Amino acid sequence: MSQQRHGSTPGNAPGERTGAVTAFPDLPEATIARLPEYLRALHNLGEAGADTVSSEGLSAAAGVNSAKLRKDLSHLGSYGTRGVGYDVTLLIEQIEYVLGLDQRRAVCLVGLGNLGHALAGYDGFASRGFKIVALFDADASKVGEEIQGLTVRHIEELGRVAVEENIAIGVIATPAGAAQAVADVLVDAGVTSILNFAPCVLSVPANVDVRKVDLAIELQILSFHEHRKASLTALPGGRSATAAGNQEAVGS
Amino acid sequence: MSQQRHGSTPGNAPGERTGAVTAFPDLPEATIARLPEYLRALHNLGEAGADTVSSEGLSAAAGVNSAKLRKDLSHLGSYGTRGVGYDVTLLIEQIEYVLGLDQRRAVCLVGLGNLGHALAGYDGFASRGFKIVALFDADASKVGEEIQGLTVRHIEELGRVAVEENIAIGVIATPAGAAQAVADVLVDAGVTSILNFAPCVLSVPANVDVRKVDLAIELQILSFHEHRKASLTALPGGRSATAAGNQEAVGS
DNA sequence: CGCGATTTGTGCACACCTTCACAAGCGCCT
DNA sequence: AGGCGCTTGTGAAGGTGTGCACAAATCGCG
Repeated sequence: MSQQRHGSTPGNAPGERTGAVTAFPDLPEATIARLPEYLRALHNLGEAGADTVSSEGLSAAAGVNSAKLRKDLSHLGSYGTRGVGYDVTLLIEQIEYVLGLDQRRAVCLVGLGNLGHALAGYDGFASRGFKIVALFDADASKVGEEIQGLTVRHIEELGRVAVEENIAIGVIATPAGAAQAVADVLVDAGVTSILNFAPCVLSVPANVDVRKVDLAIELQILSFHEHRKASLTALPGGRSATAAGNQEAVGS
Repeated sequence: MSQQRHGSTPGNAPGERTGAVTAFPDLPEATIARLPEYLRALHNLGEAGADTVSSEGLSAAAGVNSAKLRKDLSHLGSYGTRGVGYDVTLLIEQIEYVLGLDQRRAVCLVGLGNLGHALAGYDGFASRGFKIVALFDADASKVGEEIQGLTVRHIEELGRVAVEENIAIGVIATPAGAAQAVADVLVDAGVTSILNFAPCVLSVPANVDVRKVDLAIELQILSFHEHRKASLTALPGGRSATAAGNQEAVGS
């Protein structure tokens, strides 16, 4: 989280999720960030043959506190049965609906260095309803290259293609120096969500959401904890082999 | 964040940072997660020739509120001068010390698929004091391959090498199915920090820190906001082109 | 030497998030 | 039909994080 919060969705017609669209619960950011994790756990459970799952079971699979899980799910409007648990299939549907994963979203990827290549070939995207529909790079030697069935185009085409393909989400995997310019083009082309892997702060209009992932930052946070632990081992005993614990997941 | 918090460092001899080790402020997690961002901004400013910087200037470069920045920095013990600002070089040193970046940390990387390859070649690690010293994979066809001057070894060597090289941080970029087994080996070898790119929850002893990065989750969070925005555009006007805003950075 | 401009450091109030603990609800078994 | 055990949903309390607004401190200039 940085400059500003995600504009607390103002009161927005409650109503049932009868037809198809409209109606939107005002979910806390923290909850949203956990929904994908629940979804993954549910898919695993479903493939393992479970029909229903208790909050205890699901929370264990997702690595969270069970009370937190229940409160999260209660925000999307009770889909559990007391004494029984949650219907796995139903809950998957509900979460996918809330996350908007039922509609396949077009994604474009800009910057095809090491990381860009990896992202282009990443399975996790397609399996969650995302489809990378275009690749761009500024380097002429990369343009024309074929990756995962897509041809890399020159960045000058970005604006036009983004509009044509109705792209809503852009992924920036360029060097820091180029990121802001790319973001500007994306915004002009109507992209309203950006996933930024470049180590820099992007400046965008308020209606555009930016999420930043910086791999080096993650390591630095771990480094801090290493440092802290090292400065502690002098005093107490070493290895305090306790049970399972301390996961720290990424996301606001 | 998931199962458990990072064990609130208990009261731990304050004292000055005179000699070299010992003495550790009890920093809030949220602050720690922002320090690397400040550090990056400071390096940029330093290269641009700035000797000092105000909290206003630095906070803008890091994309945060200036009061938050001051409070964060005050936690590491006043290194600013009222009426002037912060000494860039001094502050860099101080943050690097707190994050433990002054001591080069050995990192190993397990799993050399698309993502693993990208990580092995990622510049951002070396430039922040991390050195990847070993690569491992279970696939015999990958063993022996040379990447960035390192030879990929078979995962069976992981335990031995991790101990020999005194590796403190392990990066897991394997498929989900293999991740837990790899984590177990890492833990046995004395690794106390793990960066997990596999989409699954790891179970580790309480003294081991795990940070998880899941690229698909980031996209799903963006998808939610797309969904929300789409369900809103029906009512108010479109493009509410406000100034710079809404960054959402990753990290607890 | 004193004054004003500037900027840090922080007390305080508020909002968000987490966790416990328990009442309410549901199904099953007798 | 009634009771019992199980599980959800939630009120309330405590903790963490955020941001305003201002006092305290420092520098430069007349």
